[in-house]
Amino acid sequence: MANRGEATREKLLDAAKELVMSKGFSGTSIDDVLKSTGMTKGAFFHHFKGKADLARELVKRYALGDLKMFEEFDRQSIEQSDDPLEQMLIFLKLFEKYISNSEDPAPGCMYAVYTYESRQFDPDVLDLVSDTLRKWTAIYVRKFQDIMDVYKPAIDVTPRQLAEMIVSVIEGGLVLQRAHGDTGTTRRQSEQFRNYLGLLFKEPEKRVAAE
Amino acid sequence: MANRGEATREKLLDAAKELVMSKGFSGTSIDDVLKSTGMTKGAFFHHFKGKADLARELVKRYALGDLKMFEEFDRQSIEQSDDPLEQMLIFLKLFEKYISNSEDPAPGCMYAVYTYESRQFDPDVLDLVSDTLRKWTAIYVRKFQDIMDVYKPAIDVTPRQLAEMIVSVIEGGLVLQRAHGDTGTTRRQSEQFRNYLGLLFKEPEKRVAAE
DNA sequence: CAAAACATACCAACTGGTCGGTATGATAGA
DNA sequence: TCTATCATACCGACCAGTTGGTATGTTTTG
Repeated sequence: MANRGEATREKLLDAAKELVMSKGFSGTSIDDVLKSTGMTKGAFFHHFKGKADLARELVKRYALGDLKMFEEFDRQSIEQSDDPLEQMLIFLKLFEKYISNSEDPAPGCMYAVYTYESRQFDPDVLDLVSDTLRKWTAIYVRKFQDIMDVYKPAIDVTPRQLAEMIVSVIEGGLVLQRAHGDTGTTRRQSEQFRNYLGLLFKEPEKRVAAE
Repeated sequence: MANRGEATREKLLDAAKELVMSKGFSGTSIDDVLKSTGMTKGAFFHHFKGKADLARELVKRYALGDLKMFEEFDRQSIEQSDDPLEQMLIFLKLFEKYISNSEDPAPGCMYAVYTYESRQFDPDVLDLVSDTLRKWTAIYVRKFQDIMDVYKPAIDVTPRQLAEMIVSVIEGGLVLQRAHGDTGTTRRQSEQFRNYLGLLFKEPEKRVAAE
């Protein structure tokens, strides 16, 4: 079994993720992770160079899973409509469904954990967080650009502004969701953002390209 | 000098706030606070029962300052306009000005720190956070109710939804602001929310009360 | 067998917290 | 006014437990 080690590594990362999400990174000791997995120090330090390395691998894996989910929602939205605005709305609805039905009542965002304990992490790990969030924003920028190639917004907004807002709205929703233990908060924020989009791109008067 | 002790206490809380904001609560040791203030263990434990007590006093003070700022902005907005919608817009602009000119490039929110390290705190401290956020929301609810007593929204929204959104938008903005070290992020989120309000309450057709 | 995968024992530094003591000043009685 | 009494504010050595990390194994797998 070539992947026995890999399985152990995954088990450690899974446990670490859960602990870090509920106690923070500094609040989570290596012993905590070991206790919850039944592993020992030897196993841990075989797979990770140290706690800083765990932090790095943790966000890396989180970002990967994140992107995977995104791509799945994106695929489904494109499948269900040809219109870029409708695609965006479908995308958001898929996200809302996901975040509401989450088994975890207070899912939260790993990036937020890292930014609120920033002095605990190596600069390159923080850059990784910032870059990942930027990547997310960039993807949304393209999507809103596609929308604005067809729809004229009711007021003057840029694709970047809207892209930044959807990321921000979700982050904020997750904070409140955790604070109140209310599983619907993030969904409601996404709904409001859809409302905003609805008002912005109300008129179906398609803008024909000048060329 | 009756307030000699009070000054020390404030110094400890100031230092603790700064450290907790950049390293998290678990990441901040009592020794850290003492090192940064030049105080000793004796001083600390004279003023606080323990670290949990520090946590409690820290949010209490934060919430107080928070509310004070709010009331000041509220006062100014009422002073500058009689219209509830305009008041809200002025209020948001004041907040934007404040958060952009903040001396701290990554201000962040104490409540978010606590919610993302929730397992580190006593339940009553977490309740304090939740209640404070709820109080904020309730204040906004009243404000939006005042607006909707006069303006008819373009689509069906409740004051509560809008109130929750402004809190969430700000929280999310602060997360991104910290993550990227970009002082303008939160301001831009507030601006977008003003855009949303502008579209929602576009038509000045005042709704006359039935009575 | 060699390498990977894990276990165990251990360490120095740090953790929150305790405790006996001191410096300072207010109060009040003689 | 001198002094005994008392409370606040603070000091710093010390403690038991925990921290991240290492050194040295033993087991498992290809």
